[in-house]
Amino acid sequence: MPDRDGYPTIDEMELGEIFAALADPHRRQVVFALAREPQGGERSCSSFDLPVTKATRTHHFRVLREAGLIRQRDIGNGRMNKLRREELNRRFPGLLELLLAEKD
Amino acid sequence: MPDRDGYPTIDEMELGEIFAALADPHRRQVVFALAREPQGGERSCSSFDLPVTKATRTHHFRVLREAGLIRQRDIGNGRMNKLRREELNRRFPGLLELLLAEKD
DNA sequence: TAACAGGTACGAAAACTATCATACCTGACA
DNA sequence: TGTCAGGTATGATAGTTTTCGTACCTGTTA
Repeated sequence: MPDRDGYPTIDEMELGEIFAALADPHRRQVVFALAREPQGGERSCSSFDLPVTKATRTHHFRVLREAGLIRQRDIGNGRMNKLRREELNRRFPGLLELLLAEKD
Repeated sequence: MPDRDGYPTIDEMELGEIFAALADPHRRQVVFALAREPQGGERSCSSFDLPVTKATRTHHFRVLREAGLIRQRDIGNGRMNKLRREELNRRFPGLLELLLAEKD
């Protein structure tokens, strides 16, 4: 079962879901940006330059969260996002490097 | 432009397409099996135990081919499939290891 | 308090995907 | 030659995904 906060645990993360989440260019852009943040770096949902409405943005962040890629935390009236870096490196070693190697 | 045979060249391979291709469990099963073959190993389309009709099977192999994951070669009245291992390792180092680490 | 900005929830439309049935083509082989 | 097995092409259907508009909630700030 998921975390008490609704996040998948490491063991619940599925490669299929991760790949599906990362197949979308907007979501890949978000994860790419988060992966370049310094350790523990966070960014608000609105700080990513996604060319979609905020309803759609909410949708994409949900997909990322449910796949296990990010953690979200409410702060003020915004929501901060952090890559689940340690856990991802443990569960899917090489995944983030793969993403970071992508040249835009 | 693609290869003269319709395959994407290394530079044309796109991470998004690769991820989309590998998001499907049937296709992941095929690539997983091919990745465990010895170097240069080939297998016919029908040798994978996919619980779908042959029309659907054709569809999945097309997706894998167009993403750049496999090469196909006609032999007799069948079609053999080979992982584009070298090229994938060059273009997306770590990808195949990621797949092979998946525990079923 | 009122206005605003960041997010979510819900419902709908459009696009895409997986699947199948059917018809067809092509080698192998009896 | 005829039959069969492996594949492809096409068209249909069901399900999923992306997207948006709208309504709404909640902190912040003037």
